[in-house]
Amino acid sequence: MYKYLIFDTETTGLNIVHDTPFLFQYGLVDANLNLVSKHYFKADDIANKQQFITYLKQINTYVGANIKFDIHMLINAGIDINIFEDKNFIDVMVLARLVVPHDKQNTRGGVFKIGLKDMAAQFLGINAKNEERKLRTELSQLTLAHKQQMKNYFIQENVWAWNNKSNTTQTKVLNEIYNNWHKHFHKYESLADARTEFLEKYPAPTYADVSNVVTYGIKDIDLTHGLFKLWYPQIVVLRQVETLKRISEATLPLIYMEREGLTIDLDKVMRDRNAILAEMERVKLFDPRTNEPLTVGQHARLKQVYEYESGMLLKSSDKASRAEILDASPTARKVDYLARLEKYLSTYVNGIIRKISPDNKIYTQYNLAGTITGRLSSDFQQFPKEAFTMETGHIIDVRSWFIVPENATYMFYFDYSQLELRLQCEWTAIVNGSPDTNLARAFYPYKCVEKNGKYYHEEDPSIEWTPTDLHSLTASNAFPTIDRNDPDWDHYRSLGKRTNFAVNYGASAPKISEALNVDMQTAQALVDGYRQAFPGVVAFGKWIGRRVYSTSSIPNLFLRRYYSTNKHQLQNWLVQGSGADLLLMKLREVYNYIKDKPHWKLLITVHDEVGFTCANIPETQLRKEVADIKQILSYRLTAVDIIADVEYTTTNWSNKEDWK
DNA sequence: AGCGAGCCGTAC
DNA sequence: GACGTACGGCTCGCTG
Repeated sequence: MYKYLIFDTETTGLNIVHDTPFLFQYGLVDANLNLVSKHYFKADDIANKQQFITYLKQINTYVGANIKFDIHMLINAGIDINIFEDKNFIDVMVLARLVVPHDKQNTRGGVFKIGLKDMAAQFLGINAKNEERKLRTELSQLTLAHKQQMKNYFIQENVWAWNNKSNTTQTKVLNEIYNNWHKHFHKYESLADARTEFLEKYPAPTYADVSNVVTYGIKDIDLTHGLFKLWYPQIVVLRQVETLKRISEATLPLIYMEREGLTIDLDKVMRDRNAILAEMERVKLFDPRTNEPLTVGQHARLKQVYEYESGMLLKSSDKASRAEILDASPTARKVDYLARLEKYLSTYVNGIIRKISPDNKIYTQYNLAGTITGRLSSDFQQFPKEAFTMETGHIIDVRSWFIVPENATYMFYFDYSQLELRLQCEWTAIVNGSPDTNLARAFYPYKCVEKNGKYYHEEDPSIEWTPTDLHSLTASNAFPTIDRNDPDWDHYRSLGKRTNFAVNYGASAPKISEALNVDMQTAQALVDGYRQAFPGVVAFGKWIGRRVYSTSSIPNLFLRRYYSTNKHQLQNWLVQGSGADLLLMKLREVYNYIKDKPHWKLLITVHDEVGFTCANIPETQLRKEVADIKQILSYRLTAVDIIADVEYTTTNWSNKEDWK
C-alpha cells in the first residue's frame, strides 16, 4: 500500500559519523505519489522508532533531500546499515539536476540554489524561509548566551586574563576562543583545559534546543514530497530513468566510503602549522604609502600598492597580474610568498583541525547533485598535489598528512588514464563514424598495419606508429618552422599543451592570448594548430551545433540527458559528464566486488580516481584482487579503451608509487 | 552580528 | 554570449 518512504532528521550537528538525530520525521506515500500520512518522533521514543524501522524494511524506495546525510543519521541512531542494501534512493536534489532544464540551472556567475527551502520557493511557491529564519534567530540567541556563559565560567575559574582590557579587546578574544578556536588555540594555551571542561559541562546549543524545531522539521516532509511529486514523473518523460537508477545504486557505496573517512597524521599537521605560524610572524605586510598593516586578502588595496610601486595599471591583484610587475614591486614578491602560507594555514591546516574527529579522521559528503554535468563534488577534491618549500627550507606537503589507517596496511589509488581525452576520442568516433586519427593514435595503433610485431601508419608505411604526442603536434602545427630539436622546443610544446587543454575546455584565440601571454597572431596560430591536429574534434563541435537545433536534449555516453541549447558548454558537458557517469557506475561495481572482501574499503574518489584501503593479506591474493579491481574499473568503448593506472602506498598519500 | 557577493587559489 | 566543472577562506559592503 505504501510505495515510497520520505524521511528527514534533525540532528546535533553535521558530522556524518559522530552526530546523531534527536528528531525523526517521515511520510508515507502511495503509488499515486500522494502523501498518506506524516509522523515524527523523538530519539528516545522506542516504540515509534520500531514502527519506523518496520516501514524502512517494508518499503523499497526512499525519498529525501540530501538523503545520504539522513541515512548516516539513521545508522548513527543504531539502525542496521544492512537494511539499506538494495533499496532505491531518490534525492529531490538529484531530481532537480535531472529535470530542471540545464540552461536554467546554468546561471553563469551565479549558482543554482539546490537547497530544499530555495527549491520549494522557486518550484512550489512555498515560502518556508521564515520558519528557517526563526529557527536560526533563536539558535543564534542561545549561542550568544552560551558564549557569555563561557566567559563568566572563565572569570569564575580565574583563567580570564583580560578584565583590565577594553570591551572591544575582550570581545575579540572571546570571539577567537568561542567561534574560531581552531584558528587561535595556540594563543590561549592556558585556557584550553577550562574551555574543554566548560563545553563538557555546558554543551553548545543545537537545533534540539530551539522551540519551533518540530514544526520546522515536519514542514520539510511536505516540501520534499511536493518536489518529489512534481519531478519524479518527469524522470520518465525526460528519459532520465537510467541515470536516476545509476545514482541510486552509487548511493550506498558512497555512504560506506564517507563513513571510512581519511586518517590524519595530526602531529605532522601541528608541526607544519607551527612552522607556518613562525614564518608568518617573520614576514609581515605593510602598506608602503602609510605603513599600515595589510593582509593578503585585501585585494583592492594590494592592487593599489602594486600600481604605486610599479607605476603600471593592473587589471587584477591575482598571481598572473603580480607576475607582470614582480621585479618592480617588493610587496608583490612578498604577497606571492605570504598568500601561499596563508592559504595553506587557513584552508588546509586549520581546515583539517576544525574538522578532525577524536578518531583522528576527517569526514566529508560527496555531493550527488553538486554539479550540472553529473560529477560528484566534495571538499576532498582540492588538496594540493605539489609540496611547497618555505624560505626556511621547511617543506609543507599536504598529501603527506593523509596516512594509512590503523586497521589497514595499504592505500590503493586507481586513476583513470587520460579519461576525458579518451571520452572525447569516443565522441569523435560516434559523430563522425570513425575516431579522430591523431587522437586515437595517442592510445593505440589506429589505422596502422602490423608487420613483425610493429605497427606502421596505413597512409605511409614508412612511419612507425608511436603514441601521438598530442601537445607537440599542436605546437609543430602552430610553429612549422621550429624543429623539435630546437633548444627552446620544450617551451613551444608547453604552449601546445596549454592550448590543447584550453581549447578542449572551449577557449578561443583571445583567451589563449591572455592565458599564455602571447600576441593574438601566435594565439590564432596555436588554435589553428589545434584544429589542424584534431579535425575530428572540430567536427564534434559542429555536430553539437546542429543537434541543438533539432532536439531538445543530448544524452551523454551513459544516457544522462542535458536539456540545453548551449553548444559551447554542451561540448564539455558531454565529455565531463560521461566521465562522471562512468565513475558512478564503476563505484557500484567495485562495491559489489569487495562486498565479501572486508579487507578492502572504499576510501576516496575524485573525478577520475578511486581510492581504497586494504588490510594485510597474502601477496598472491593481493595481486589477484588488485588486478580484478583494475579490470572491473576498465571499460571498452567502441573507439578506445578506458583503463586505470594503479598506485599504492603503505605510508601516506604523498608517497604513493606505481603498482607493478 | 549575519549574510551574500566578489576575489583568489586549489583540484580534475 | 565563448577556458569546462567544482569548493573553501577572506574581505567588504549592506542590513537591522
